[in-house]
Amino acid sequence: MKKKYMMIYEDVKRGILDQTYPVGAQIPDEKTMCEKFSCSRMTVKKAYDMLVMEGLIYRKQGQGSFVLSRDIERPEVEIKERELIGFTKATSGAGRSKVLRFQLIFATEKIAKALNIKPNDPVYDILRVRLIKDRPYVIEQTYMSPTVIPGVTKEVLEGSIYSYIEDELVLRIGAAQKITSADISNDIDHKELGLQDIEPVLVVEQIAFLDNGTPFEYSISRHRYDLFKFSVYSLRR
Amino acid sequence: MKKKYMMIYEDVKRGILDQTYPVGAQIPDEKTMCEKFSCSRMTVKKAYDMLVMEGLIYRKQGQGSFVLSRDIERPEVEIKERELIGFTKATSGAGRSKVLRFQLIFATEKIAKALNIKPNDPVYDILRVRLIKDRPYVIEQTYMSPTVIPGVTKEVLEGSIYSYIEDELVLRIGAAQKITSADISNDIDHKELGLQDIEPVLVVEQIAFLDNGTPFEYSISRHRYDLFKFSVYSLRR
DNA sequence: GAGTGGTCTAGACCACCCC
DNA sequence: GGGTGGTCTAGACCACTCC
Repeated sequence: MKKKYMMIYEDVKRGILDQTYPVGAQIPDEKTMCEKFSCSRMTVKKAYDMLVMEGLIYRKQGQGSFVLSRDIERPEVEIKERELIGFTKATSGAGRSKVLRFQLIFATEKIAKALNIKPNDPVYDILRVRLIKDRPYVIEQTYMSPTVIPGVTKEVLEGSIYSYIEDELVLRIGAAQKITSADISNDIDHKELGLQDIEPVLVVEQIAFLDNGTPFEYSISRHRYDLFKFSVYSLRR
Repeated sequence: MKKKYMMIYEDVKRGILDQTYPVGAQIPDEKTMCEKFSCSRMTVKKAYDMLVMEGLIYRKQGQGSFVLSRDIERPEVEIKERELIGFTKATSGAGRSKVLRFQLIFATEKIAKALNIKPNDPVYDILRVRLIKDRPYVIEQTYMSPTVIPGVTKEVLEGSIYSYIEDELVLRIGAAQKITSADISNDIDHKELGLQDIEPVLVVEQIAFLDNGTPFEYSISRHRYDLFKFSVYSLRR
């Protein structure tokens, strides 16, 4: 049995995307939806609150729920920051990876802290370039603990680590902290991403967690500045 | 009367911040909290779910709710992307603004689309440099409709637009879409932010909305690459 | 006053985890 | 089996907006 709130969420989302509810339109009030889906108000509210979090609608006491506009122009590769997905999914499977380095090292203080392990514990040290249609887009330094994620091979790294973790190891990925900044490109960026001296990179530092709270990946990604943008929707309070 | 879920949320958050619940610790289960606050499970769940969204705890069916670690090093000025605040608050009030340009222009197609007005409608064209301790940090181009936000003056711009909107006009700010990217610094960046040729900027393009869904501000901010970082917490699905 | 959403209750049943 | 969280109900009362 499918979750009711998910059915309501999907029903309304579909209506927004296919313009059944155009921008600015009022969507059905809670009571009406309760009848349509024969459920209680709390269930409708849960579904609607998910749409609020996503920035698709806003709600106002005494007035109703309305479709929000979304208008900033879209870049070539857009990452929705609150959607946690691996590179392979972000690029709709059109991407592949070139492994530049794959070895075991002793964890530094910083890596150990990020992965919640001891300094000098073994960690995978992985450096990959991600390609879309054979054009380099991202250079990604990854550290993972072999205790948490065993059996990583070069073949796994050339595909999707996230698929390996979820499908092969049957672990569930839960969440991630990301910090975004800009940086001057270095020699490796010039060589691997084909950038000029004055062209910068967009840097994302990330710690990803399994759904049991264990950090499993600490990574630093350097993106071509002209091809990547990150979008996020913020709510006041 | 204060909202119950907010009291529970604040109680647990305080406990996490003051280490009453250290990283990895289990926080009280829902039933226990129901008794402590004499409320129903739904109310505790709402409070706990807010903590999940913030990345402070994770919860697992059959096990419990646990404090998450948060470990990436903090930059000089960190903006939590999901917290929608103006520059003045982000810098703890230590900032001020220098107004480089303040005039009315006809809205371009792009501005009109962002602000949901007609092309050639009048809009404020505002260019400001934000300073902290007299050091320039950000250069910000802002467009707003005088129909939505009337009475803006140079004095308002030197302080906080957001305070003016909320305190003077008594409008409520609801949400914002932001898109983050990196860019090569241009002549204005060099002059106003004191950057060298090869030093990039971190660009944030934003549309901010009032709580009735009206877009009131379209802005493009160019931040010094070495002083700003943006953090975000993402949940899978 | 009618209609809307916000909060809250006091239960229920189920899925999952660990013992 | 006992403890946990996830979903859901069928109400209730309140706050806000518009007429």
